[in-house]
Amino acid sequence: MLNKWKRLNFPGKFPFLASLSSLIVSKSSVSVAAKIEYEPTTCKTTAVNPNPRDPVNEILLGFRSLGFRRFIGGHYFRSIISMLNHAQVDRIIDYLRVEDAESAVDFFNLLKDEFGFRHSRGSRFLVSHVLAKERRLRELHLILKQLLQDEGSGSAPSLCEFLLDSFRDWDSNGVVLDMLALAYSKSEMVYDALFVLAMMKDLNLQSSIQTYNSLLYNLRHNDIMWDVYNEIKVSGTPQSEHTDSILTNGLCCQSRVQDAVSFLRNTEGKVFGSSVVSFNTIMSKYCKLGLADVAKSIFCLMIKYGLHPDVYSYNILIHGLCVAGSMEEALEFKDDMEKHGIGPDIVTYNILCKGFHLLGLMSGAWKVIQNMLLKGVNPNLVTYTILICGHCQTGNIDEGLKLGREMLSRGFQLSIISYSVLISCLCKSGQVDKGLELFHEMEANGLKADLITYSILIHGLCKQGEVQRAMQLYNEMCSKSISPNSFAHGAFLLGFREKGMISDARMYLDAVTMSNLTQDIVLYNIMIGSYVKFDDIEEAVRLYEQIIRHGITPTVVTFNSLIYGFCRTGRVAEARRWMDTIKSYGLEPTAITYTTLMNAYSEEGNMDTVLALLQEMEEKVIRPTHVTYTVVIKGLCKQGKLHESVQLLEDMHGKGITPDQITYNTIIQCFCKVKDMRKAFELVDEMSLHNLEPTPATYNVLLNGLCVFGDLKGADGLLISLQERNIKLTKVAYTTLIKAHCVKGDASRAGVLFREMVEKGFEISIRDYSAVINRLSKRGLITETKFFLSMMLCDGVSPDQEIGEVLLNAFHQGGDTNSVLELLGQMIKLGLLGD
DNA sequence: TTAGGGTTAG
Repeated sequence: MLNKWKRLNFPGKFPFLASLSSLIVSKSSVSVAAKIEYEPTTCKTTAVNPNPRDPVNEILLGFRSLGFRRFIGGHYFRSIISMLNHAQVDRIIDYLRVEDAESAVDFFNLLKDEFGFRHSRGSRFLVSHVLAKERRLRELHLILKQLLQDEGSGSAPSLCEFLLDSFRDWDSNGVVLDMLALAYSKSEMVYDALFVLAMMKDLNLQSSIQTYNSLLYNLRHNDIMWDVYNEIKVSGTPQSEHTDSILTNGLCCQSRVQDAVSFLRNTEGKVFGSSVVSFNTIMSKYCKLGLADVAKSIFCLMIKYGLHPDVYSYNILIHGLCVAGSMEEALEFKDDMEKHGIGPDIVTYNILCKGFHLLGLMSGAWKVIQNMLLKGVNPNLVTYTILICGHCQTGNIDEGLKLGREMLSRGFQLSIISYSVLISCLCKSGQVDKGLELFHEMEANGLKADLITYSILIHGLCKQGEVQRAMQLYNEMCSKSISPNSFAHGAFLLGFREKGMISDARMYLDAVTMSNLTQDIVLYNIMIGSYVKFDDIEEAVRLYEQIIRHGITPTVVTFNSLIYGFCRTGRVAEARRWMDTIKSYGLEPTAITYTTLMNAYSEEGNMDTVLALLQEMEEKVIRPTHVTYTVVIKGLCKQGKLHESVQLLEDMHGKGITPDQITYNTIIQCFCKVKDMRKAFELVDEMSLHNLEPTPATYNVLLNGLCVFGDLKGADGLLISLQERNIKLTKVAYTTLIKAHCVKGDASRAGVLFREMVEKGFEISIRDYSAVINRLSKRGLITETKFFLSMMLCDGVSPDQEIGEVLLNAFHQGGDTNSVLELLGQMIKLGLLGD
């Protein structure tokens, strides 16, 4: 069977060496050393060594007179060594091989390691035979591995030919050829390996099961795996304990899990059949397919076969359950393993930790850590990385970075993954430049950025619209031979979208897809989302129709975007119909689909439908997210149904769905509107109890509430206290209070706050001045209006037509003719009275 | 044979 590979895979001429004679390797076991005599060397002599004698003879004489070790340690040897050519080295090694095999190997290594000498095939095989004879297989493998690195793929015919010509009857041929096949296999040159095996078969030489196993493994994605397996059986090579698990793994790789199970059933009773590893492999595959239940039944089957699940079995299953969100069951299995005397290890704890993190339940993750510490298991790099992820996910970047520093202080060398998590956090919070700093720190620490690290940064830059800088990074990545995938392309699409360059985005998409680089649906989804964002629902639908025509399968995200588009443009009924289209593709609407629709209905004031959809989600076991609840709460708030809103907030906590700051801000705003400031502040306290820091928006809502309620003193007091506590505020906090003071006519307090706002470094536009000037002038406060006007001019802001007209009107009404004339002059100068 | 990092939609 294997013979077919000789013919099929090496068509045409083999790259045989033109002349083997240039490599002086004895073809028989008669030693070259026997022929050594004094003769003039063919090697060109140099000025350094005017002695025309053959260096081979010099060296051999040296060995004889001083002994090998003493001679190679001397200066004379080192001066003569650089003159040797391949043929001469071959002769020396062959001589040593006969006299003292150990010296032959030492000499070979000395030349290679200390002098960087690249040995000939002949030398390498000579030493290989020495090592094979002594069963020094590890060293033998190393030599062959290096040989194959030099020779490359497709070299098997030539190397076999050479071996047979030069070493035909040597004792260790079988071992050397077998190791050659193994080296080919491990270097992923499987067809060369198959060629060597075929050659061995011709010569009646038996391959080892290790070589067969390695080949089986490397052919796991391919049906040829079965040819090799049959060959093992036909040749009568005894299988090892790994053989069946490698085959099982192969079947799993080929997505033939059912066949893998049947295969295992058939091997039951065999010496090495049905190993725990094989079962684990199958469980792992089922878990990866999202079928944790099936994995569980395999687990039971394993026990039925009398096998004892090991720590891997449990970890694989617990992982599958965690990913499926079944934390309770996962924890039960953890208890079960303890009961069976298998201690959960660091991997088990990390899996559980990640499981809680996936559900956004970091408190659960912390409990796992406590439990782990109690059991005397210390967190490792992976544990820390999961925790950093957790912090970052809840927006707690500083805590995440603190943990990163803690890792360093505990002597952990941050891995590329840990760095990537931190960089990702920084990018997500808009601190891309800090992310880049960390990236450089990482590289300075000797870690090489990979595709994901680059993708995170490219994405971060694009999201900020910095397409140019992203492109530089992209080029840097490509120059390091890291091939981008569609992720990077997606980032550029987002970058264009961010800058509103929709047609550029489309050109980019067309370029990427038409050059057949990728047909990734995610890219189309981003493009559809971009059209939707700019309210071009028609173009979004056209693109959708195009991908359908091209046979690309949409995802639920495709539909969610379209539904969002219809909702945004007020076409809620059509949006609803698209939900049925989702089902026609065998897809299921997600919480986002529902939330999008619910938000639209809520905006229409149709809370009945909103609540009906919430009910439908429950029936279909589609878990609402905190956003879903926030949408419902917002709708209820708008209708003044405060009690229901508070009730829903409590329901969320009960269901383990953590409200976020927006949820609280929504409901707090609602209480502010009905002037229930006491309840509003109570809710702020409640946020803190749930470890939610109020956001700048929370304070804006509260300040606005106090202002509207007429408690301007209270609002001022709150602002001062926030400033004293160095709490981050936005411009809105200031404009809210400035507005309130203007309305009340307290222009001086408004002025003070305005100065503070400017000094805080917020970007101030002409609209901020005009908001104040409008209000003051409306109240006829001419002096105060003029004060703000001069402030504006001092700040280097020129009036525009709109503000000019407001001022003219105010001065005119106040009978301030001088000011009217002065302003008119100014406006003419500025060209604001052109029309 | 098990654990940690990147995309789209509300």
